[in-house]
Amino acid sequence: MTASPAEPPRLRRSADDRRAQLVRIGLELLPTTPVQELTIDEVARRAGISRSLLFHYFATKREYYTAVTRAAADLLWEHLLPRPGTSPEERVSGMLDRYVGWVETYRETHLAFVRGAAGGDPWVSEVYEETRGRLVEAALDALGLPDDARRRQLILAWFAFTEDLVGQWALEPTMSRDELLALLRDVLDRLSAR
Amino acid sequence: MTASPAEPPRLRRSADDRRAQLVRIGLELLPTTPVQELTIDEVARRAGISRSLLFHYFATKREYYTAVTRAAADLLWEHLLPRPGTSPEERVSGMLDRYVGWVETYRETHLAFVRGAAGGDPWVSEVYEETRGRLVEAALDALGLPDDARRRQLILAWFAFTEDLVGQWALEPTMSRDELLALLRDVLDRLSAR
DNA sequence: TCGGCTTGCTGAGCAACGCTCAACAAGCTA
DNA sequence: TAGCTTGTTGAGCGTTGCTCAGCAAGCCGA
Repeated sequence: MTASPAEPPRLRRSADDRRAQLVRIGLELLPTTPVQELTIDEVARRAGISRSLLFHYFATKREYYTAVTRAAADLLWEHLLPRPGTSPEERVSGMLDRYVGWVETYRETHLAFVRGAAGGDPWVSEVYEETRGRLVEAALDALGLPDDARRRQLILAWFAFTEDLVGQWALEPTMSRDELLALLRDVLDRLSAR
Repeated sequence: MTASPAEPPRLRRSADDRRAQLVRIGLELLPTTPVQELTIDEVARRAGISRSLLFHYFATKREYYTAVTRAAADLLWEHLLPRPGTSPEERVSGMLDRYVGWVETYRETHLAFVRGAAGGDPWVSEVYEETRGRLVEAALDALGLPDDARRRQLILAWFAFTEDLVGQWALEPTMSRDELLALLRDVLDRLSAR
């Protein structure tokens, strides 16, 4: 009853190739499955390998989905990172604009990332917090403001505000894109001025 | 090697008692364990019953932890709900004040609730969204503002802002309690005026 | 007091999943 | 072609969610 009449010859990949493939599969599954609920079985099946091999590359399931989360975080970070040479003013609005674009394009994946990050698992949360930390620094730098604990808190909270609002807006646009950007920018300016 | 020399006689509880006990145990475990990671084994052990009995009351594990989440949401809602007879002005500040108090007192449990709610599981998210919806209505009512989609989005996003900021503040107070309340109130007023 | 009924409750057991381990084999190198 | 490295597998174990047939606590009518 084996479906494939002629099994394709066993293919040996380099370690790096295999790791990259496994992480890529995890990223593909992200929109439909909360990171922590990825099953080794499913991933291995998609990669066409045995479950055991996955454990050769990632000692535990947690180590695996942390790697997937980190990959998602890196994609976001690279996309938001201001290009060198842009003026401080452009940097903030550019990042904000690119963030909205990111959510518009990868809404489900991004939501899955945020959810996975918010939801419980300390290892995943750490990756997320790390990214938020980097973003705060980039924002403070672009705004030309010193980095104190109070302002840091306010900007982090503003991220939460932004994430939530942009997520809702992408589903049901209650204002124009420009209005949204202006509103977010305005709230940020008022908060960071405090 | 059985610890208890004389097993206590098997005790029969009423269905309601048992359900309540199981939910209570879930709530007690919430601060230390993400809802979805509660194990039937652990809960049953704490209740002194067999795993099977838990499935008699809750058809699936998901049904169980959804009930636990709903119980947590109800506790929060009852605590925040403005007392009848208070003026609209007092209602908003009262709710805000009680919310901060709630986080101060039950920080871990509340964080666990929010995390569980944000994290993936649609059933749990639904309970959370329902509570947020009720809170928006209460807020709009107290503010004396009409209920349109745009404002709704803004207030929901403000909730995200508030949750995040109060959570951070409770860990590391970077301002006085009154300053925090004033800031939150100010942001809310500016947003809802838009 | 006793039989019978309801229903709270249990234990055995299955399937899925995370994870381990000993061993096989692809493919390079001497 | 022999030998070595290492990518890869299959068998199998413990835990956990879930099922099911059946036991027994406690109430009720006679």
